[in-house]
Amino acid sequence: MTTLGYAILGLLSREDLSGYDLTRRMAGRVGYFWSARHSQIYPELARLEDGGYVTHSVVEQSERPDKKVYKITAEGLDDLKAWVTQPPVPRPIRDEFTLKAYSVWLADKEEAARLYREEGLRHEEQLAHYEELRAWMQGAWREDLTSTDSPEFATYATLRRGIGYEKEYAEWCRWMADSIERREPSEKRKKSKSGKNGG
Amino acid sequence: MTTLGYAILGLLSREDLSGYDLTRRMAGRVGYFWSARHSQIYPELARLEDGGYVTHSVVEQSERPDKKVYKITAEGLDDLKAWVTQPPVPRPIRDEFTLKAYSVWLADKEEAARLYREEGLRHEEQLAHYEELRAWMQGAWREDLTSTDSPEFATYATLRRGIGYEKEYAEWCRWMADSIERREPSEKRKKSKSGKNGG
DNA sequence: ACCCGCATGTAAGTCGTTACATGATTCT
DNA sequence: AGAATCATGTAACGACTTACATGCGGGT
Repeated sequence: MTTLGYAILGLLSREDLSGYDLTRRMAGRVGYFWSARHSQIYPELARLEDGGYVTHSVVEQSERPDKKVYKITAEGLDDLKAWVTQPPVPRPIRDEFTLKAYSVWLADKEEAARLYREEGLRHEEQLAHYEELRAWMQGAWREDLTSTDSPEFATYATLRRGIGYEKEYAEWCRWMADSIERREPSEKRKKSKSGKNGG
Repeated sequence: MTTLGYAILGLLSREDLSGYDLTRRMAGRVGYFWSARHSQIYPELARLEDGGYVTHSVVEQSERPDKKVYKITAEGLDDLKAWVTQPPVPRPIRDEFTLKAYSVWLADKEEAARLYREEGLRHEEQLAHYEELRAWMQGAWREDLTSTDSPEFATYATLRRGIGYEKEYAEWCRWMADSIERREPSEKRKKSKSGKNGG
């Protein structure tokens, strides 16, 4: 079973969905850390059905084209459960943007500073979006978030990771831009542990 | 030109290297955010040479097999420079471990807590290793790190990103494990902004 | 003799992206 | 008539992984 398969099962464990619905959720990032196109999803659904992890039923619609709605099976759910706590083989991180930093010493200063300012903004925007979602979740799901066995908690947990990830990335971009512009890194309300930061 | 091509050029812009040497550096993560196997590197070197980005010369060795040492060309360096400040097309992040969190509500509590504790340790170990490297760099490269146009600064910059990444990941793992074990998240010497954290 | 480190390649297969392809229904 | 959304697929290609393959020289 592929990781994509488990991503799909993760969504189907919450609600029955068509390939089209799955595609929309996968575009908006499953738990913010996986994604796929419809061209990958449809064949994978066929494989999942072949393996007995999902079943489908055709739902006839009058105002739209008919659709196949997929449902996770008991075996699918068992497999998903077992996968969740199995430590994944560590795969190397590939981040083209950070790789660029490795050659930033060759770059024009002004262009480089602009690059990091802009990338920083992108991450701050994503962060702002995530923070809105968090505020909404904390309001709408107050009770659900107290137990870790609710799907709401799991969604919230991945969102937390997204928030941390974007925050850290944005901070690093600011530090890069500040360094390139030869300012003291902007220490916006940050920790002040021992003072030997900055390079 | 592929991203791997630029990763290789990034290394060759610092020193001439053989395919074997490149492989070792790519295993230890170029700037900690890219990696490749020798089976990908050798053909890529051939393509780079074909495109005029690198040249090679055979170095005869008496105590070891001969080797091809690659050198970046002026065109290669120009291309690398231009690439550095070009904003990359944003690729979706894929992180199987975080994806698992999206289905953690289905998991056995004890197993899940163990998973997050262990993954947290892995990130803390990586962080500790990075911090050692940082300490060493700050000692050995004191002057070089004051100017952003030194390769040492660029190496240090990607290391900073690695440190932030691992720190954030480890913190999230701790928060997950604590949540699953129903403790108040362990706020080890952390920021105390407004107090409405915790899910 | 055998294994290890150095050194360089090729082949098969998987995963993912982009593009190709079709068709229903609704709105303008 | 044409565009937009819903809906489901296939094909070609590129990137990456795993495995296959070979050969030198040094140490045990």
